[in-house]
Amino acid sequence: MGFFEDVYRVVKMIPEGKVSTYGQIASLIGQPRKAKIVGWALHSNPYRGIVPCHRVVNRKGELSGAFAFGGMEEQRKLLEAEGIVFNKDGTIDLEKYLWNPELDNISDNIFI
DNA sequence: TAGATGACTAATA
DNA sequence: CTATTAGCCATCT
Repeated sequence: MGFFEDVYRVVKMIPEGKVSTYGQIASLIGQPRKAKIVGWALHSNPYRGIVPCHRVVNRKGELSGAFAFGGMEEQRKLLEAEGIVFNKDGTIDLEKYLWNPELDNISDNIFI
């Protein structure tokens, strides 16, 4: 069981219409220092179609420039299709769309 | 083995 | 709000 597995597990739990950040995912796993490694996990082994990478954004609420499965436009369409509204700058309001794991009782489900 | 890189974040100015 | 600096750690060369 590796760090990557945990990352994918958490990302797959993100509900539609919500987004999460790398730091948040890392924190959920229990290792907030590895925010960057979360990015590596998604970049290195994206499990296309299985892990909703498009719901993971940085702390600015903007998508990372290196979106690797279809391009940023495809990602924006996916998020918009889920009800997320983009700002003029291409960012999203984390205050509004940030996923709150506490509501999903995730703490008990991470280590399945 | 060592140094550089990166889908990051927090602190500081 | 933005720009810069430092810390971080798995992976790459």
